[in-house]
Amino acid sequence: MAEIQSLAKGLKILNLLEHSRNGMGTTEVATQLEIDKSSASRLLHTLAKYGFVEQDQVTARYLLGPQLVTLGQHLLNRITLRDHARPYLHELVDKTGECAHLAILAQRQALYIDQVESTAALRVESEIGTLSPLYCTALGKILLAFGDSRIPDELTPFTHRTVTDRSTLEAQLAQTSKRGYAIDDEEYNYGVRCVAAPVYDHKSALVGAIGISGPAGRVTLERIDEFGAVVISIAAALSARLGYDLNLR
Amino acid sequence: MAEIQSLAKGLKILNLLEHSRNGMGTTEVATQLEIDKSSASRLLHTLAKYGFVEQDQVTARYLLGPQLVTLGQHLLNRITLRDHARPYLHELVDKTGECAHLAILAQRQALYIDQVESTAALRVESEIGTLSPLYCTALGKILLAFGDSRIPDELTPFTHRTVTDRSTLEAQLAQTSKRGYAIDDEEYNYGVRCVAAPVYDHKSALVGAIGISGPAGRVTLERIDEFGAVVISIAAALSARLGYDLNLR
DNA sequence: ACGCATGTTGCGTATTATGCAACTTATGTT
DNA sequence: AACATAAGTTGCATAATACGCAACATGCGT
Repeated sequence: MAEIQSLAKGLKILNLLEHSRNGMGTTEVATQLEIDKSSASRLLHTLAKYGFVEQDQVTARYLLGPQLVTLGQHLLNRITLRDHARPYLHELVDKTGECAHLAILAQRQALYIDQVESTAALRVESEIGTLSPLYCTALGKILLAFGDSRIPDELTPFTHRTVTDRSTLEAQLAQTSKRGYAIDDEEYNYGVRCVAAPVYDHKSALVGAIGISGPAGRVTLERIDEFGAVVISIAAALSARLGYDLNLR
Repeated sequence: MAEIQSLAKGLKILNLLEHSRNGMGTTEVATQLEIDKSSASRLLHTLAKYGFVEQDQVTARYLLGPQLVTLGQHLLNRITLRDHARPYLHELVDKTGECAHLAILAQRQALYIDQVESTAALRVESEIGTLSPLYCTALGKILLAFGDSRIPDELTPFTHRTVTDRSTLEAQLAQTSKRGYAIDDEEYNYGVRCVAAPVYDHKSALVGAIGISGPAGRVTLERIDEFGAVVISIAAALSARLGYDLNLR
């Protein structure tokens, strides 16, 4: 279906602004989108009128607006899985000493919807709200193996360990669903290993994935099975807890 | 300036979806915006393409999409005031036993960017991301009295205590800036009193407001001055903490 | 004060969003 | 099970409107 172009342009502007450190000016936006200054100006004004962007009082550059916080937070509040999962994330941190994460499938990617940091680890930038690829993260592989199993066409490498071969990945996914947990062995970030397991609702339908992630030095390959067992048991406990009252998808 | 209408329609759809419990269908959206089904269909597809809305797999109804979480969270992470303020919000809760909130000025409204709940109070729905009016909330009155002092044209009442008279409000604001803290005496929600104080950066420019809110039974008018003093002292401590390294607006 | 860069407004044109109607798909009813 | 009703999508001609150009306005640095 043909997209509404002026709406699409507006949405593209929002995505542009996400990646700019200190906001953008009209001309800068126009250049990036390859449109005229005047169009950029009018689009920005419309976005501003509805609170999706905001002009910095001092620099007059456009920044993402409060309406996005409002809508984003509103959506997070809807996702009751998150509320249920919180204590289990803490339990994961207690038992493993590593950071714990919760993700669901969204837009054919892994959407991180909550995290609990380990006390040991140095402060990590919040990952909540981040979309990550399915094929090279532990949480993502869970969502692929147990849920929507269509492997993306492009397997872009992030490290030299990223699996870019389709059949290798398929084998990994088969292994994952067999043993019940997934591994990311420095396939997305160097020096970081992750272990994840599936979370089910009462109908045994996949709703998300939880897991841990930590430095390769601590999360060694020898101890992977051990970590896997912990993650699986807690994921199972959470699934049981969700029982019959989960109203997520 | 004339707004880009098709962009505006798309943004309006996002706002509509915020207030729907279980998503909306194409026809429903079309009715609300008074446009044709076909237009609604095309707009929704465009929003979906960029992840701003998502179709429920089961019901096929449209919901707010993950991109909003991504962008909203991204914006929250930028706001360093929030990081600095967190311990002070906890301190407020410890000292008063009531819920603590942090807000900044956005879109001529009070944008709640963080909260810490009191252990005493029953679980309150998260207010983070909420936009509230300036003229009838304690945090808002602070932003009015110490920051942008233009009083809105319309003073819509929320309770019978809401101040709808312009000059009365002006007097209250004068009193507020004189004594250093603001009160919301059941002016926004029945049974809820709030007390708030201003947060400044190193240039003595207002950056936000923090305060507490609790049931009128506990936050009595006799103890208001006492609460005010606590809130002021913590707001001052936070302002001092912000010192010379705040990079917010 | 001057020049340069950025941002906004007016206007004619061409693109494109729109509404209608026909068609397709899903849902629920007797 | 067949029908009726509702919801959603597509094709198309028309009307609306978004667009780019150019002129104007504003702000910044030298």
